[in-house]
Amino acid sequence: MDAEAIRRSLEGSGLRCTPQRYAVMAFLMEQNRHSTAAEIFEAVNRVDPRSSRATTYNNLRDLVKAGLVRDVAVEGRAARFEAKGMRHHHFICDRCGKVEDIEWYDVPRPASGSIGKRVLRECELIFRGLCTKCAPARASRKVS
Amino acid sequence: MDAEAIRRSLEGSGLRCTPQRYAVMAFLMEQNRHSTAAEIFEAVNRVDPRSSRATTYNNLRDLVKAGLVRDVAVEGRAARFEAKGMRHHHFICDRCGKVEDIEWYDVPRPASGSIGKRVLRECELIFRGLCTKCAPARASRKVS
DNA sequence: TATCATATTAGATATAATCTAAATTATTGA
DNA sequence: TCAATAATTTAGATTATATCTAATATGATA
Repeated sequence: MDAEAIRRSLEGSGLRCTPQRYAVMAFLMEQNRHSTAAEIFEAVNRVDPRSSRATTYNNLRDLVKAGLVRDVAVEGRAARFEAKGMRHHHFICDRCGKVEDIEWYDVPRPASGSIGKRVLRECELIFRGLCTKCAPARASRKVS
Repeated sequence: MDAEAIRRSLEGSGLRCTPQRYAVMAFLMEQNRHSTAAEIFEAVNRVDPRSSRATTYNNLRDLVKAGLVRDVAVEGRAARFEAKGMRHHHFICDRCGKVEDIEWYDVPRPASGSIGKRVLRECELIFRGLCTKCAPARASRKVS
């Protein structure tokens, strides 16, 4: 992962490249996953410098506001965050809550009557079901 | 709204038709909206008998589990609940968090390679942008 | 370097949701 | 009917998630 690229994307969005903010962004870009704030907080604190919980939340909020990170809400669970990269849809596991990417493909727009006077910014597909890990364990009740 | 129909749908799902549970279900069916647990709690308590917060949450969870109600997660806000009726997609307002229905239309499935060994249960479109109320107020920062 | 805006921090607070254990209500079956 | 059992409700405590506060530190710039 190119540290300069991360610095440039932060500064290009008007955000200072502080060690704590860099650590959050680098973690999200390296892990190509969807992590909760708690996971990110723990991860960035495995390396120096230490970052407080408030700073982790502040930085996540700033990164979302700057459009570099996306906040994915999951029913009954903590929000998950991902670096915005290639466009994609989402798969959410009913059983363990894991969020995974599904290759992007265009979706037909709704009839303009359905949209009315709303201002449409984006559209995303959410697929639900059981992830690869949970599918075989279907019968079981507990989440591993 | 037909009280007997509500009773039948509860009992058909193996749930007793208690006054508190009925009140939650009736509220969700009458209001064709997407309400937070707090709103539902307040609404069912405007009529007798009074229901506790825990009961409201318990009943919402049971209704979701029974497939009569849907839990819609919204980034940065409390979950919203809706009675499952006609199939539809969702529009979520970036500014005020309001969830609205968008007329259903079929969505092309992803390439089977993108799904892999996952078990697909359902697929929904999420549209984002500004709702009719918020669109004209775009420049303003505060939520009414 | 002095100034000033931005960022970080620990800990308090707020909000959303669940848990606990006791009491209540409904259902079943003798 | 009535005892036994199961489901439901309850107030209040607790947990989980997220934000706020006010003091301090840091970085940018003139």
